[in-house]
Amino acid sequence: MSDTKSDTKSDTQIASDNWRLPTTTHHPALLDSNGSDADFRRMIYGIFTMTVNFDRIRECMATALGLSGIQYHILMVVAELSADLPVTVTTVAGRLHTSGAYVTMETKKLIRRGFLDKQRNPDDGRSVIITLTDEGRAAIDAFAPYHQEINSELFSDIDAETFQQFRAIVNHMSRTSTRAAEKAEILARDHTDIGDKAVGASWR
Amino acid sequence: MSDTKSDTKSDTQIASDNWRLPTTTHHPALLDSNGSDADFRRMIYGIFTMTVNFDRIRECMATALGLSGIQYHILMVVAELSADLPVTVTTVAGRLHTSGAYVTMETKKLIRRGFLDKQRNPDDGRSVIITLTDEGRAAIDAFAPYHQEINSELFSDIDAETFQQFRAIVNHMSRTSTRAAEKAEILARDHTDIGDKAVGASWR
DNA sequence: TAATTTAGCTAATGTTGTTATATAGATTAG
DNA sequence: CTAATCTATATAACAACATTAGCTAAATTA
Repeated sequence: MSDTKSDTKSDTQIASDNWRLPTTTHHPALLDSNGSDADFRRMIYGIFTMTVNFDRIRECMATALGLSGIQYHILMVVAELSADLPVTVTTVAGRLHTSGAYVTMETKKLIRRGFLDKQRNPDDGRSVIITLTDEGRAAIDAFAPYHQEINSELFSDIDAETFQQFRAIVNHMSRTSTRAAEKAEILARDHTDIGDKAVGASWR
Repeated sequence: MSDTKSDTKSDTQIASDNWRLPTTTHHPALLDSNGSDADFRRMIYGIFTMTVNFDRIRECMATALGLSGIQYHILMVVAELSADLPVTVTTVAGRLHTSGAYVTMETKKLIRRGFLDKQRNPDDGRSVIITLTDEGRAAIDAFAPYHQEINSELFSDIDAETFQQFRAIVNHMSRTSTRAAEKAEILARDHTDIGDKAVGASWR
């Protein structure tokens, strides 16, 4: 099997063995000893893997409570913030980077489920304050041990120093990534269809 | 405005001022000086912000090439891997954590678009090798400067040491998060509707 | 008090991704 | 060798997710 593969390989890879993926960064600190960005790209893929797994985990925690991922997320946002400030539909939508309309719909399901409650905001009749019910609190309390167990699995063999490093970098990157995303959105508006232009310029 | 708010606050927050969100970890290295997990939870939210921004950025890069986010991701996976191994539908699906059927559909669009090509695998008639076309390579080349610019925005003020720290942690966490997700999936199957059970036990 | 803005709700719609089913080639048991 | 099983891909039906458009009501501004 391995012989035939190496035989045919040179036949199937037509006229492309000379092409290399362009380097995604020129920043010296990010390149490995060969001057390649392979390590950097592996890291980007590592981040992707992490995000996929974090999503899977959130989905599972939600399932355990009989909720969807977003419903669970909304529940936790309300639980985390409502001690400090009045949590409105807009608050939750901002925190989840989603539309208010969607929060309205999913919140309604959580209310029907008995986990959340809404009351008109006495300070502003337009907005609505979302609160946890006793039942919602009970659900979170009941789930806490599992939540802790999963976090242990994630972070058990991380020491205090590594945690502080990671915290610092995440803190930094959550800011730079917001800037980068804004820049990217401008770029996307200005230079739509770079691919087409390139084709027009070099291949026609 | 501030007076009325503080006046009504005690009225609207019924019977819940004593309840606290349960701690999400007991691991001492993750707790701050007060013994609270506030820093830890902030970090979790920071990771969420990062993932949202990475998604936004990927979406923008895709838009610039006239593609959807997943199409762009498929294009890059093929570009990155096809030098080293024959890239099949299954390869891409595994890498993207999505179904083969979906990869088939989106790949078809990229083929119609002229960026990719498929040829039967001479070593296995069931599978298909996905390759970049010259047009696909040209699009990636044309986009490279923008890609570098965005990465600079993300990582410009990160030095080599910080990068190595981050790389090590991401590497570690992509493995632990895979384990944690698997554990969570078992947990979700075994303990569905913890919320309901808790309610049944303590509130009925 | 008229015009504008903001918050939230509802409905329509679009997007995204999965599951079920089918087909062809590969593998394995007997 | 052949039947049964398994793997890779493709198609289509469908479900889940999430957004936009348009509406009402309340607040803010002129």
